[in-house]
Amino acid sequence: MDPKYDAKSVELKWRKTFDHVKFFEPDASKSNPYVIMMPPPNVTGVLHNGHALFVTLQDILIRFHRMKGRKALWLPGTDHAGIATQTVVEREVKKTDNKTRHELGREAFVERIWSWVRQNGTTIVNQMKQLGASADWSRHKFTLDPDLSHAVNEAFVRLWNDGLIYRGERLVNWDPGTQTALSDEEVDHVTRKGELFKFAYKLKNSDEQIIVATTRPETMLGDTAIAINPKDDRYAHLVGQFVTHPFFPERPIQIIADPMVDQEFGTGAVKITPAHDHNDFALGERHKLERITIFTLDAKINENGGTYQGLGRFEARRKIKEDLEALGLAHDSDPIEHNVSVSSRSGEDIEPLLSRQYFVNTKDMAQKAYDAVNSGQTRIIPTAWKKTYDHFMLNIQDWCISRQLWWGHRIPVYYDLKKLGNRNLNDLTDLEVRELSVASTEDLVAKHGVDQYAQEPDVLDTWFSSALWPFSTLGWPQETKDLETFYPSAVLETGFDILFFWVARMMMFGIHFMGKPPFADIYLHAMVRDAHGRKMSKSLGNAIDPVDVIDGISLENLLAKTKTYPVPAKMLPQVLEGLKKDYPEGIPASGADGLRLSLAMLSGQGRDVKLAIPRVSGYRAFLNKIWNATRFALMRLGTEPVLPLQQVRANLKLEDKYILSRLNQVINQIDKNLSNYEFSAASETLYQFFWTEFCDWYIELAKLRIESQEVRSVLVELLSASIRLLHPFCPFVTEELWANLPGHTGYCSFTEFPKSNASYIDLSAEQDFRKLQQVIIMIRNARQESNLPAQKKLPAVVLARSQTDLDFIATYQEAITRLALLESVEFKLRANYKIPKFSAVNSDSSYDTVLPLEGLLDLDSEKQRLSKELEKIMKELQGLEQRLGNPGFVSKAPPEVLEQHRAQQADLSQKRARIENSLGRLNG
RNA sequence: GGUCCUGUAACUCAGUUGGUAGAGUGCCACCCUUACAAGGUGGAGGUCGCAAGUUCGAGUCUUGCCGGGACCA
Repeated sequence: MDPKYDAKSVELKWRKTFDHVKFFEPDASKSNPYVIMMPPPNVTGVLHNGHALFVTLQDILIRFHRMKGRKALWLPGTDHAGIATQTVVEREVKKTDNKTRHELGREAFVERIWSWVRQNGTTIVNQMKQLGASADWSRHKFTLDPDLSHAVNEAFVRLWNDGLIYRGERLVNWDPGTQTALSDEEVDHVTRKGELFKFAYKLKNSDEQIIVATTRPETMLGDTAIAINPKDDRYAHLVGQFVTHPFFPERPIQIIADPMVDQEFGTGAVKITPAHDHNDFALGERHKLERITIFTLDAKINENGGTYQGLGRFEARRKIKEDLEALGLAHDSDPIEHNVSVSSRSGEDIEPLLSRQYFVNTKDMAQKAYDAVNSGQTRIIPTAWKKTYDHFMLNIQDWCISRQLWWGHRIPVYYDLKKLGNRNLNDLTDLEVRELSVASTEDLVAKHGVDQYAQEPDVLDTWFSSALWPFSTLGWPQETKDLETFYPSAVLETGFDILFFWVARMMMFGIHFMGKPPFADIYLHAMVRDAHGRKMSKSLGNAIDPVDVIDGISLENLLAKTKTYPVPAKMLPQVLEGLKKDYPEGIPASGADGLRLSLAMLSGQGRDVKLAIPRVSGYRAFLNKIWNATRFALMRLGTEPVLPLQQVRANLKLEDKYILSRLNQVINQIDKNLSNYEFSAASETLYQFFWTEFCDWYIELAKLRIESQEVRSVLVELLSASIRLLHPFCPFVTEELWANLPGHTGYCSFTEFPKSNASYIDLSAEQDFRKLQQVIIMIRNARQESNLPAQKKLPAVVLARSQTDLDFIATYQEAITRLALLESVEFKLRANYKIPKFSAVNSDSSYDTVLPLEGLLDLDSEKQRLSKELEKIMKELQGLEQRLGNPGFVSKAPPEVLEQHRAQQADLSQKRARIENSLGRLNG
């Protein structure tokens, strides 16, 4: 083994091996399945930190449970990501062929996307493998695979036939950028500074006018009413009257009263545009108002806008304001901060638009999904998210599932052309449409010809197919063995950001189609952010590429790379400075194991994961530590076979008993943590135990008796257990170490997770060991605090206050000499020894350690050191005495707490006496 | 406007039934002690955002305020 752990070569070696390992073998002898459905990433995506985090956490869970003997299935896949992929390829086609998708035609365009997918579709999968994901790659699914597409059609047809899917005219979130309808969940709300513009409508048959306020003056082209609050005295007399539209004088615009209107806002009178605003739409329904659509699909004014036809919406806004000004109708305007709906897809402002779309009626499904969580059938972790889930389910709106895209599952609705005749679909009522449509899993056009049927051109929302993922991947609608065995899964692990998009919908469809919720647990991880908690984004220039953490990157290359990101030129210098400050040495290579361990360590429940490189480096060092500890053992163990621990048990010494006791407690702790999704606590426990207790104390002591059979057995036992405990976090390095460990065969991946053996837990051994540690620490402390040259080997005296303590500590002469870097050490009863004047003395409750330093001790600094120590003790003692002097405390505190306080008080007073004694000696 | 999360050492974070605080990195000092300088040893550093309340006792529970963030309207 190399003296330095080289992640790159180790991971390369084991990555190749893992490619041939079947991580999931259907095994009849093992029941008790443990299933995780991998959230399918975008098929043409590239690994980002979010992926790295979910791969890490899910792989930890899968490996942990696999090692615990569960039948562990991690089913991977990729998602066609309708709108995202289509947009990317659209841009590509524009660049290479200078054509729009419409110019290319649907069939050719879809073929272009497929070739794009074939070209880029394996990147993300390979990157997940590079991270060590032990998924069952033979079961990999793509949402557009024939079997999954069949499942989508089947689900649609069933819902349609049950009347749960309908086609309806609604005001939808129209994205003029991508030119499709979006679901409510794909709309972001941003606060923006704007202008509350006021203008007047003149009353018909009167000189009066009414002033309305709006942030969107251009929509006045579609106004069909003006509303006021019925309680508003200012306008009460106007209700029922009509006003004149300045551009469409013949249009009747009535003043109506509706309690929805906020009297305090603006002028208290609001213009109503039922075709372009959600509130106005609802109000229009109540008052049976006409709905006039004034926008085209690319958000320009349409033929209903008169002379404004053809103008973009923002252009129209300017023009209309000018014209109103010219007509003397414009009034003052106020600056306002208001919320604007923005497409999360294109970034363009959403335009509420009347259109005919397909919807899923989610009312009942949502209620059942709500019940499943509230009855405890499915748990949400961290629990804080349950409220959010509940709120969503109880306030759910019907789900708009049709998208005006070409990439995706085409809606399996066929319109009967014979029945339709020469009528236009868009002129029919929803009911009429249903009468002449058939939903079918069969291609009716292929079967009956283009003269008989036409298929709905729109495709389904990507999340529709994702909602079926927990069972469509297992063969549904067929009643397969897989479906029976692996549904429902143990846990859904994903980011909270897709709680609504995905998790909620899987819950609804899972219960609807399978009769039970798709997972027992839902674990939601937080977002990965940069070291300062900012959202990572390429346009902010602060995105850390996980590949750069794995392979490392120099500062120069990092700066060069960032320059290729779409950072606004104005911000670039500042961004680059920030990088230089954050990564003065670039990012060191931590390997996939290092990245995984860091992500696990940093992911406290419900907290953002701030990827702080200095911390990553610390965890990378841990891998070097475990590497070298193993290397040490290998070098010292020789070729003699190592006896099983059980055989040497009778001869174990204190340090052996101590470390075995601690190990078995740590195993319990980690097992418990991982069972509860406490990734951070689990890895932290292992880190501390292995480094501090095993390496710094046990191995150092073991060096004294490295030839003994007990030490050999204990060393191997500890390494074997530690490697297995670490394995779920760091699969590569642990396989390598496992392969090197004497007497160990097979893959670490398939060994048993360590089991705690309670008979090794020995609290009194731990207590005794702490006494020994304390003595060594006191001597180390005294010599360093006295500023003694480290090379100087000194003699020391350890004083015990009882014969028992003396006998105990005297056993460890060699250990103390070595670990405290002494020349020699003597043990004496306190009563029989006079401490020389020039000595550095430390004391605890059992022992005094004395370094006689005639000629070496600086009296003043030693006095200073002791005074400082004394001060600290006095302060603590004071606090204790205060509490013990409080009658309330003495009478109400539980006896064990009281006892603890008294013991501590006694201890501290003794300590104080000893220090005062030492001070007296130095002064005397 | 509604809901939720969050504020602990210079930085990033632990702190699980309330018993006065820990880690990693950084910093200071010393040490290349034969597994590891990606190491070892010792040390400095915190009125746990602020203010009240409950309690014998609050980082931990309650309320209010201030700061940071998210989601939904």
